[in-house]
Amino acid sequence: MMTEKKKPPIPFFEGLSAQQQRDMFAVGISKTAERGQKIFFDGDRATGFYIVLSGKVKIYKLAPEGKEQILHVFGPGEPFGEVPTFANDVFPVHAQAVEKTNLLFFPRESFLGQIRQDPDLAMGMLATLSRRLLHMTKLVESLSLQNVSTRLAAYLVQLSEAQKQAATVRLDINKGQLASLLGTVPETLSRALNRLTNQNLIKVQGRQITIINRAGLDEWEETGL
Amino acid sequence: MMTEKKKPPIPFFEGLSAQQQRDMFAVGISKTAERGQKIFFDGDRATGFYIVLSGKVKIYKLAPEGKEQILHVFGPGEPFGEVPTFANDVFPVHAQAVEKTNLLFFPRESFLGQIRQDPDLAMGMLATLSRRLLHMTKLVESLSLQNVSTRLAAYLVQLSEAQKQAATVRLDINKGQLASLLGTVPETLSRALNRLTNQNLIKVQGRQITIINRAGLDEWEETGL
DNA sequence: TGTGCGCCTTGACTTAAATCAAGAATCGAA
DNA sequence: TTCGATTCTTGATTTAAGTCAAGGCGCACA
Repeated sequence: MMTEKKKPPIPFFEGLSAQQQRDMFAVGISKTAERGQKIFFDGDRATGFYIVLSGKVKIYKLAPEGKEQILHVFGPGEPFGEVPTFANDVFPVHAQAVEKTNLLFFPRESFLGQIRQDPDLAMGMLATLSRRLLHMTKLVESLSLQNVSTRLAAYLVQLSEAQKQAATVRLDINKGQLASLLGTVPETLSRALNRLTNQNLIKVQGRQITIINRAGLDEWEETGL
Repeated sequence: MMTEKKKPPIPFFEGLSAQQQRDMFAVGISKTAERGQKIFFDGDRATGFYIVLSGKVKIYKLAPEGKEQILHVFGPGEPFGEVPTFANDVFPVHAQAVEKTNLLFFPRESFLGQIRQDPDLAMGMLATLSRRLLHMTKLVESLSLQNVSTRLAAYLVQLSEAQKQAATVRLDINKGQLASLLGTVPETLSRALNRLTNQNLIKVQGRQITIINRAGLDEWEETGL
């Protein structure tokens, strides 16, 4: 029986016709990475890029002393590694599977061929890169201009929004990882959660976080206090 | 006499034929901004993007209390504002002329038309956005993983590299602005310069900085001490 | 040749967050 | 169900960097 892999929607390919998408998938090479397995290393030459079919991949930098800063966690449908692939450069980050992950690998050359034939493909990619860039802009803003509690509040609001405004959200990564994503350490995150809890803005039960006072969180976001 | 404006090479338009480039310039609208003049504000709807012909433009975010974080300083030949223009969004940042600046403005619609006809133009944009993204990635990295002296050392090394490995580099922005670009305040930058000076790594004379011990600077970059 | 104004530096102090160290809670597997 | 290992929390301490306040330097311009 030919069981087809479920294909998550791939924003990268949004706006492409069904035929174009089939063409793209045709040049992709299926790969698998186990939990904890490195997909590429900071400094590796980029011979192509990846799209996550299932599982999760974290993209991170390593400081000399070993502390890591997670830049992204990519899930199904999300591409990574396109940037250095395009610029014909080396990967500027590490990539590691957070759990068992299925990937599609697009070798640089075959992809370039596709793009030349197909301007719309390039358009879709441009949209994706734009969105990514916007995201980085916001990350820089929050890292440099806001304190940890503010960043946390913003993260929770955004998470709630992503989950259809649910008052109770569930972290999809553990708190240590969340700390790294917010550019801090677990201890500090723990204290930030306390601060918001003490102000009756949220309630924390493990990975489950209930937003008690959404307006109050927004306030934090804006004023930084 | 028809004095032609000097046209800096525009990476964006690299790979276009002379005719294509003329077409592009034809749809560009010439604008001027005086020193200190705002070009657009965070939140403005993006109706098009700009290319710097001469002068300098800083792109920055503002914290609620007024502190600014500079994201980029763009000089001749560099485009800015394409991202939200492309995503049909609002500008996520402020743009201000650091000095008297000549600009070319490309309205969204006319540019989109060009792009559709011209895959190479799209390729150029992809490369530009990729580079931008790389830059932002590095900015995030340095903001979150490194102390001010380390960021400063990295900046100086990079600047020296940009100026053909010159041992003596000249800051093209004042120290207050540099502080903001490095995600700090003038006082802290001043002290960071002292630290590097005391270790005999650099010599500072106003905006002129001489790199005495390049290897030592690299060391700082890597070890963060 | 002042003098007024940015720009920069310095010192004293405060503060947010990192680090260090110890324990609790949670979870999974034998 | 108990052991072991992560993961998380808490308290004490240190540290980098921000803030506040004052003064100096350089320079354009009258």
